[in-house]
Amino acid sequence: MPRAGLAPAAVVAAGAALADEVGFANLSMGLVAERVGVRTPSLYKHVDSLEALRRGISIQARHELGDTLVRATVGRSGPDAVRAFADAYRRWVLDHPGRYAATVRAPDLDDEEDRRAGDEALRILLDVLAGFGSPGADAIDAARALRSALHGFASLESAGGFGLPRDVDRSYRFLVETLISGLGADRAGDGAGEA
Amino acid sequence: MPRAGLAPAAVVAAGAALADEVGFANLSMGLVAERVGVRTPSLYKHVDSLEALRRGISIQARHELGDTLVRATVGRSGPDAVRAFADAYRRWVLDHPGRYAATVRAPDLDDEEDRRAGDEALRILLDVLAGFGSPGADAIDAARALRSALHGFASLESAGGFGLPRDVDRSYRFLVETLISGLGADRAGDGAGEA
DNA sequence: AGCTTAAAGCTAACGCAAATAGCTAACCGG
DNA sequence: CCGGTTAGCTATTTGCGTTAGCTTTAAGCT
Repeated sequence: MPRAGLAPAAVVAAGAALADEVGFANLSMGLVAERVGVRTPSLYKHVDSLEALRRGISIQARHELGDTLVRATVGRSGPDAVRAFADAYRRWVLDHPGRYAATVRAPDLDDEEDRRAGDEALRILLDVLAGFGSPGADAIDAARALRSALHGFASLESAGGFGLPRDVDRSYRFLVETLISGLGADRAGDGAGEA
Repeated sequence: MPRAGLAPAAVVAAGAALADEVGFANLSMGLVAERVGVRTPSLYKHVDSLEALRRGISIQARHELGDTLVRATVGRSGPDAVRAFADAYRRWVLDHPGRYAATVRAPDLDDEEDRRAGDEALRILLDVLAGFGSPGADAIDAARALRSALHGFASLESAGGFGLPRDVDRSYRFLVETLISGLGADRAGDGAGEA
C-alpha cells in the first residue's frame, strides 16, 4: 500500500475545507478520512481526536480571518477603515461558513496558542478604531460593539436567519453606517461614556 | 411499574431546562430520559427523534423569548423601548444559554410553525422601532441592525468570547446607546438610506 | 547495498448514543 | 369486569469515535 504522505497540517486543512461544505457541526472523522484518501483510524496518527482537530481548524481559521482583515484595512483609517473591515469580514464569513463557525468557539483558556489566536482579530479591530473620534468612549467598548454587530449579522445571515426578501447587502450597509455614525457622535452623559 | 405520566410538552420542557445546564449541543436522549425518570427508548413514545426534540425546544424557546420581550417593552416607545428591549434580551440570554442557542438554529422552511416562531421576535422588534425617527431608513434594515448587534453581543458573551477584564455591562450599554444614536441620526445620501 | 527502526497505514474490536422491534403492564371506555 | 390503547420496558441494530495491535513503507546509518 502506497503512503498518502499526510501531515497534521494537511489533515487540518482538509477538515477546514470540509467544514465549509458540510458545516462545522457535521464534521466527522470518517468524512475527513475519505477526503484525504485514508481509512478513519489512520487519522489518529496525525491528530489526537476529533476535538483536537476542531481546535486546530479553529486556530487556523482565526489566523486566516485575521490575515484577511489586515490586508483589507492596511493603509486606511477612520470610517473608511471600518467599512473595509466590515466588508472583508462579511465576505470571508459567507465564503467560509464552516471555518467561521469554528472561530466562534470559546477559546480554551488553558491553551496559550488558542487564546492568542482569539485575541488577534480584537487587536486588529483596536488598530482600525484607533484615532476614531468617539469622545468619551473606551476603545474596548467600541471594539466590542463593532465586533458584536458584525458577528451577529454575519452569523445570522450565514445561518439563513434573514427570511424576508429585503436586500441583505443593503441592510448590511445600513448597519455599518449606523455604527459609524453612532461611534462618531458625542454622547457624553449617557451613562456609558465619560470617566 | 408505575407510569411517569409523561407528555410531549413535558419532554420538551425538560429538554429545554437541561439544555441550559449542559449546553444545547450536548443534549442527549439519555440525559433527558434520566431527567424525566424514564429509560431512553421510552422517550420515543413522545418525540420522534433527537432532531425533533431540538426543534420543539427551539420553537418553545422562541415563544418564551418573544413573551419576555413583549412584556419588557409594552407601554414604552422610542429610545426607551429600545433600551428595555435590549436589556430584556441580554438578561434572558444569560439566564437561558441553552434555550438561546436553540433559538438561533435556522428555522426549517418546510415547517410552518417553526417559521412563524422565528418571525415573532422580528415583529416585536418592528413594533419597538415603529415611529423611531430614523429618516430615510427602512424599518427592516433597522430591525436587522438591532437584532444583529444584540444577538452578536449576547452570543459572544454567552460563549465566553470577551476575554478582557473590561466591564461587560458597560460595553453593552455603550453598544445600545451607539445604536440608538446612530439610528436617530439623519444619514441621507450614505447609500443605505433614502429608498 | 543491506540492516535497523520510527512511523504511516491497515483491519479488528470496543464503547457509547440514536433509533427500532417487540413484549408487558397500566389506564380508559364500555 | 373486560378489551383496547399506549406508556414503559428490555433487547438489538447501526453508526461513529477511539484504541489495540499488526504490517509495510521509507528513511537513516554503516
